[in-house]
Amino acid sequence: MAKAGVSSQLVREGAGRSGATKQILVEAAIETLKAKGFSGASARAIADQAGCNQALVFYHFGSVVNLLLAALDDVSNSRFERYSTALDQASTPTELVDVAADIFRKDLDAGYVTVLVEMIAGASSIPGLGPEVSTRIAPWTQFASRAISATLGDSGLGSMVPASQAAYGIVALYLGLEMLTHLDGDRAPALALFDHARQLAVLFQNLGGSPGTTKPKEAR
Amino acid sequence: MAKAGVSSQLVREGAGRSGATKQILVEAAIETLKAKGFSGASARAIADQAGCNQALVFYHFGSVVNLLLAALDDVSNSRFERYSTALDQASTPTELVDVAADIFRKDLDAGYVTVLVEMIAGASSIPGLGPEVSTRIAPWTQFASRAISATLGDSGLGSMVPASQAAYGIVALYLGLEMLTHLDGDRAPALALFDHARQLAVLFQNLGGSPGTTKPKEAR
DNA sequence: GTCTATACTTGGATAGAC
DNA sequence: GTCTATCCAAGTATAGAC
Repeated sequence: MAKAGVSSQLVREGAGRSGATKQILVEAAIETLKAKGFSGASARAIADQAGCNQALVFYHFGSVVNLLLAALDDVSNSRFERYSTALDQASTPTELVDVAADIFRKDLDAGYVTVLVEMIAGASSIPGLGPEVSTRIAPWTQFASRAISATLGDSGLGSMVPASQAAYGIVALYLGLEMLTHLDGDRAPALALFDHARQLAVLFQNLGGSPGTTKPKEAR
Repeated sequence: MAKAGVSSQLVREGAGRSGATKQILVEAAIETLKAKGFSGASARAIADQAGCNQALVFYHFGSVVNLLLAALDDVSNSRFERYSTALDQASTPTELVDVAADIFRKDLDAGYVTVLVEMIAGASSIPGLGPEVSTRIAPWTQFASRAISATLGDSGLGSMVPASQAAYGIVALYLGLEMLTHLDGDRAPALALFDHARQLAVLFQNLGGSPGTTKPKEAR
């Protein structure tokens, strides 16, 4: 919009100011995916959201799909970072559920998981997109697997259901809850599920789920 | 393609023959949604799949979205019918998991859930589509709720987690597993989860989950 | 790097012949 | 009911001015 004046100089700043059009486009792509879905995320719609020109999408990313993948990368990275620090605070199943519920609620409101869902669903439409998306989803499952192992890997349940497979289910549940929540615009049912999951976690701990390493704090 | 010869007469047959172009278009829409996703399900693509003309989409359904909704209706009805008969065979949690796993595997291979997923994800793109899709998803949750109530509604777990909320989670999991399976083209992880769910169901029954009404057959 | 302009393609939808 | 032909809107992508 406002001309830079500084001729042909790269302006590198962390946030807000112009110059980092690439990042602005990525953020606009995220917003557009959230608001209009995959098939609504055209170069024109994204550029409109970004407040810049449609041609810049192709200049910076080569194609719309590449921009969308960059958006997925951005979301994945930022979420992954956040999750990792949050995980360090959880050592018992109950704490894990608490942390997961807290993260889920914030992600739900922020619409981050919508980006994943739309990209996964949209992958059917474009040849070759599937593997690209799959690669970017993998860290989520791995993270969930680590989290599960860390909190109840040594318990009886952990030996029955391998962490990696439980993680697969958790990620699936995460995606499915996002879909339903987004569809109905009502996050209450999903959040209620986390309340019950917490109750079950408490029950599980009290039943002597993990007697060896960590003493359950919430025991009867 | 081959002209009917019978002038201006409605040919009503259950399957296969021409005349019921509407139904052919519906089935083509389902196939196209499965193969190319929501944003790939254009009037031209569907008509191509149906082997008929693109204008017929608008003649019979008025718009592409209406056809897609008709396709969703078709899938929902046929699945709902199938599930209802299958449910009658299950009275214990273990049997429920068995039935659910069997249904899920067949649906997965047939790609029926893909239609739901694509329509839910695509609902973001088109104003007003969300509620329409939501209405057609509701029976699935209701069905799951009934199934859960019927098998473990009277158990201790049933009193902890209301059936309607558990059903919400099950449907979400169902959708999420479909997404991941479809994305990776590998149904093994999802099927493995059902194996573990069955183990847990057996364990649950043996722990005296539902001692009152139905005697667990698989008890130690 | 960013804009305007434009070429090209695809898709939704309608009109009219058969 | 089905087809051809067509219009129009929207999308991808590129060329070239600034």
